[in-house]
Amino acid sequence: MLTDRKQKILKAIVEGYIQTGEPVGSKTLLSETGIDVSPATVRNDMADLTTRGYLFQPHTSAGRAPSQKGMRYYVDNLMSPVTPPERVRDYIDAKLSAAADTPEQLLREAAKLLSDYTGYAAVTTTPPSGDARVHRLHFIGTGRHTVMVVLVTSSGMVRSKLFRSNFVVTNEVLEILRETLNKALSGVPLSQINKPFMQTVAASFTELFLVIPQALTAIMEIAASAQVVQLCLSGETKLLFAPEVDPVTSRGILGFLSDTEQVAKLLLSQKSSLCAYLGTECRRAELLTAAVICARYEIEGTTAGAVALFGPGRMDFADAMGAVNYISQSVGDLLSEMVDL
Amino acid sequence: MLTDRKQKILKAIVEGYIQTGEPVGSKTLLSETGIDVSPATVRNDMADLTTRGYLFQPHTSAGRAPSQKGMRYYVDNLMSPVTPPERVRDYIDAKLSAAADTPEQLLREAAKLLSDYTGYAAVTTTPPSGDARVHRLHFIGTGRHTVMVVLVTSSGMVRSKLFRSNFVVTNEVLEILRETLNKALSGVPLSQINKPFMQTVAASFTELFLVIPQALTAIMEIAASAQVVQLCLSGETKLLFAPEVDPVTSRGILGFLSDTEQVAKLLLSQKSSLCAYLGTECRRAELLTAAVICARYEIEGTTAGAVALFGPGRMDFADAMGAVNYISQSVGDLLSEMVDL
DNA sequence: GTTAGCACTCGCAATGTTAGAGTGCTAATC
DNA sequence: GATTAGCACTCTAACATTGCGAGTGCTAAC
Repeated sequence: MLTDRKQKILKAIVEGYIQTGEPVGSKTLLSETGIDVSPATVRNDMADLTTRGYLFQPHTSAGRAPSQKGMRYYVDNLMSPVTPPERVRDYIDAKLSAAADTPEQLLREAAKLLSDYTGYAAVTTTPPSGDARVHRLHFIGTGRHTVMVVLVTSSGMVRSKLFRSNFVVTNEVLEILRETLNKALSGVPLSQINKPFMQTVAASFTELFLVIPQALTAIMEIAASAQVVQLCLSGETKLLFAPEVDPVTSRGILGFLSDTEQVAKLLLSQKSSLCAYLGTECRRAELLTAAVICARYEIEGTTAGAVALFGPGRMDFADAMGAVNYISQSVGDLLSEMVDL
Repeated sequence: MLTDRKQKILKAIVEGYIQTGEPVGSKTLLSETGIDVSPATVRNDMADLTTRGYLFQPHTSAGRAPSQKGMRYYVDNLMSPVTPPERVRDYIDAKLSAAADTPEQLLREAAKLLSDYTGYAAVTTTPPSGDARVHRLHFIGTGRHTVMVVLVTSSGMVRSKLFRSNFVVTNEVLEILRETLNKALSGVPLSQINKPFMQTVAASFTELFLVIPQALTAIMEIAASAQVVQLCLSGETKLLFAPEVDPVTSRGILGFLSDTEQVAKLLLSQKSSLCAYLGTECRRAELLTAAVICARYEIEGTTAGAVALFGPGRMDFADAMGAVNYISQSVGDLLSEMVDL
């Protein structure tokens, strides 16, 4: 479709634009690449690339900048992700292993590492819960009137919450809670733990009617939170201070990121293991001038959560995609080792 | 010190400036207030206020804007906090009571409410742990190789963390952990739970040497986290979209807020129950053009954590201080009710 | 197909101009 | 002595003008 030289020119323009943020002219292009033709030839090719929609001119006397289509072509055909150098990989591996107590903790660390390495905002999500069920409920007295309930799901996820009881919590109360509620709820899918269901449960335990409502409410809340993917954000404010990120873009990204649900939806809608969304491809007004790189990590071969990077439209895709890819793989590997119940 | 009329003029200028963000001239001042003198008189007074440092002129042909000293005078002498209207108070009370399961949850809700009401970034801190001690440790098996440890402190705080064990976790293991570690650590001040101390503890439990290190590390981490005040932030991104907040200020605030320790230090350094920091008064370069309103809440009569609001230097101090004050009082009341062990 | 040459376009920055808001000062007035 | 009217003055923001330079497209030659 594109001749060899035109590809080279497009590549040079994209990389120049990524570096400087300015449209690239025919002369500067030649001085910074090994292409050995005259400026006029380059101009002819650039004119052609422009009419075909890969480039655009902000105005007549400016150089050319890649359009979204040009960027897309570059990402798809002219570059490949660059895996971080060995010492970075070693550092990442060490930090991730050290954080591999909990999936949540691991994912938080992964987001932090990704953001620190790239300088942009990183997001990781916990694996979607799928059709997890209640495995076991634990109850701990943490005060005279407070109880901690711990939910362990069939997928090994652990969630806890405190609730208050109207009367003093004794060991017997805890024992009864444990016994009755495990009997009633073990094996029940999380998705089924809603208000109507819980009301029928409550109806069958008249003896403890003074604690049961609070306990059931708490369980309902943690079941709900265990079903929703959790987001770990890191480095959002870096965007505001990075000179290569224009204020509109960073505001847009920060605005977008503050809506958790929307972010989760975007990241988990993607099938392929590693991909980049450019500008309008996200179909979100806030991200028109931004770029998102997203990779799904796999737990034991099955697609699970996502690792993503939010940055300016002109970020260094080779490095960024390499980093996202490497971290998502590592996260997947570590989580696979962690599976255990 | 200042004549009645000069106070009125200063007040009018401050309020005008808060509203519009523009320096106020002598004419506009007269048309928007009930002061019944000629512009020339106002100008004389303004000139005097300027030489005394309460006002300043950005340039010769501009009106006057309050200097930091002027703002300080306004806050100290010319206005008083305005408690939110009844329906807002009712709404806040309802939301806060509903969240009063855990101090953390309550404080998160408080930050959210404060930010939603004012439109700026709100921060709350948990109460400093003081000289809390280990009250009790609980251990729950949450997987074949994972254990959850729950620390209840003498002040009633609850912290939990998961850790991994190299071999299968049985009920006997949990029982031994519970018994031995409670014996060893109950009553020990959190501040004492550091590496050297834990190593001496570890040395005395040779029988469980395969789990103990992980357990002790986990306990060390939650003890550390229980000693540090936790911050709840809310509405940071609102600053970026509020037209009355200039970008420099919002960037500064966001940058400042991303350093947790520094924020905690600032908020907890303050003694008086309600106060405002203007510009340089925070002694932080990032906050030069910002204003911070901070109130300490009290638990059973003792100063504890803080509720704070970060906004532009020209925010509406009457409303903002009223809101911070009301919420900090409510939080204190609810937390006082919650004390219980 | 490639190149040299040249006229042309257009944004940007520097400069000039103007209108208006707001001031400070002085002298008159209350 | 405080207040006021009047007036000349200052300074910015907004707009128009200009020149420069980067970069182009086109044409004719290679």
